[in-house]
Amino acid sequence: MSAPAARPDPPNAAIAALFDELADLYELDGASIHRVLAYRNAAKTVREAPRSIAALTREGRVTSLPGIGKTLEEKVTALLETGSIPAVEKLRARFPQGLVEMTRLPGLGPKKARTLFHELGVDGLEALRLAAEQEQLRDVKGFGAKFEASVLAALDAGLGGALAPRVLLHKALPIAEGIVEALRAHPAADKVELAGSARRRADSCKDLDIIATASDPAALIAAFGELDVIESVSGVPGQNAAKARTHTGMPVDLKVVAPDQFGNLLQHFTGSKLHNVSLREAAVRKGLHVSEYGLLDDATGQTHRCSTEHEVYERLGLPWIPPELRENRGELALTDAGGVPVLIEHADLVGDLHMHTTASDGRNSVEQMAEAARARGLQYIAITDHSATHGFGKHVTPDDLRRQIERVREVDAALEGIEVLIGTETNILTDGSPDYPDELLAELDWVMGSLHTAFGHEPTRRLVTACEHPWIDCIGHPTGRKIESRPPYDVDMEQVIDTAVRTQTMLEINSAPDRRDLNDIHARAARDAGARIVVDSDAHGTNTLGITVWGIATARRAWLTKADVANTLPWAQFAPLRKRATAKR
DNA sequence: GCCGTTTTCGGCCCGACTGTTTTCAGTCG
Repeated sequence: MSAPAARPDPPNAAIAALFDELADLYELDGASIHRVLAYRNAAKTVREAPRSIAALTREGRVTSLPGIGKTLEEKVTALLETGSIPAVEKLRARFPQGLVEMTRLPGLGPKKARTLFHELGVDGLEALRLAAEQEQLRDVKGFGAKFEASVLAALDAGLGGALAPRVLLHKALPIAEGIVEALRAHPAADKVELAGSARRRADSCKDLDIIATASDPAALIAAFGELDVIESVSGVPGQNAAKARTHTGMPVDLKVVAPDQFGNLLQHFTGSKLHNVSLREAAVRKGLHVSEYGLLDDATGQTHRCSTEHEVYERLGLPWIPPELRENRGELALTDAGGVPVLIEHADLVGDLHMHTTASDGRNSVEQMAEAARARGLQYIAITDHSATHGFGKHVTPDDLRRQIERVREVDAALEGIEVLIGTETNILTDGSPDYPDELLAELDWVMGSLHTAFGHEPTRRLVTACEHPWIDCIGHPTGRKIESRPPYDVDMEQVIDTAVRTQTMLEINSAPDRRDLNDIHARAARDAGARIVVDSDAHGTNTLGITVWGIATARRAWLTKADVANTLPWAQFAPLRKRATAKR
């Protein structure tokens, strides 16, 4: 028997996709919903794992992850050894891909898709449309004319296949806060709070949820519908609630509730779903049943309503948990308030070590950036223009950079109240080296190294090599992901983090609202491994220096405290932490 | 399929809405 051919490890995202597909296929197959959920749960665990699942499996440690047991371990092992999972192949042969697409239509789930496939041979969206138009669906038991109409309406609306678009947090949050502010100003309003993924500061939001109490609910709901940002609104029959849509197409739900249930509703609609599921499972073990309406106590048969969210958690024996942590990533193991991390605040940042000027692709001069940063209360900034091989914008040649060193030194000398440092964002070439000579990098105060080209070309090795470089102080936007538009490079972050720790290379949380890179998972893993983290704006103009709020949001979702982020330190304490300050010359 | 202050089996969150039905299954959040 010949030795098996070397096979590259499947990335975690690929394994997660297979588990999700298995969940879909088993659901079509009529498997127990608990088994299906086990696969979905495992897919999420794999997708969020900061370590390589393939490596963990080879080390025999993959079952230490929550939701991964013997059976799933075997499936990953089969994938590593043969390149495929037998169960996936078998089920794919039985259920056409079109059935999964059908289940994305509203009101059409796996059970109905399976029935239509078996009864009518409907195997996808095209066959479904034909059968609906020919009024064949109503002949199947459990289906009727209304179902046919809703299927056709959904297909005509272009649904099916595509997932609903999610709006990036920096677009969603201002809309949400504007609505909340306007409602609070209304005389009928009492409490108004944002809930949902926007309150948790997630990367993106599907919709907005707002919970309120009011002396006159109907008046508040009417005022909601009249807001300028609202395009259309519909009431929810029998409830003090409204469903609306903004002019940008974002759904907004407003619920006006009794004051003594405000805490329950706010907690429920803040989520996340997985946080709530775990919370309720833990509650059941204590004889309590949590819903949006209150806490039912088995012992007394009474339902306790909570006017505050703090009371909900308190009755469950938990400290209040900051919304950013409510992702079922260990927050329910926090037993008392002392264990809850004091999360970093935006005001804690005193330095910004990544920004651009007109020397490369920025819109403002060094002076303008420095003055704007000082006005924002920053104590130090690094000017880090793109380098010579960036590939677009101006090419900052070594001579250009030498002139920029002089320019920045002049501005620094002229400006009181802020330290202006000269740096660069050097491009990491395909061999892992920076694109400026070492002597030039040595003259700078600070060097970011980032990938901007050839993303598919060995990103892990290049980032590891960059960390080993004596003059690269920090890796910029380490995974290259663009939220909702570009997946991360196929990079083994565990290796990069380990190398960063060993070489004292810092890792950036880039605050660009479509990056937020490191993400919350990786930033937490980096901190836990002992890496130094900086939160930077990557501003390309004075007007975007403040986007560090999004980087801070990610840092908070990563459980980071002020002490975990290096540029909360004054320059005198930050400077010695740079690799160049400690490297043997 | 996972998991254990109910531990190796028997559970595994909560509620609302819809359409098709005479009491409920499926879907959704």
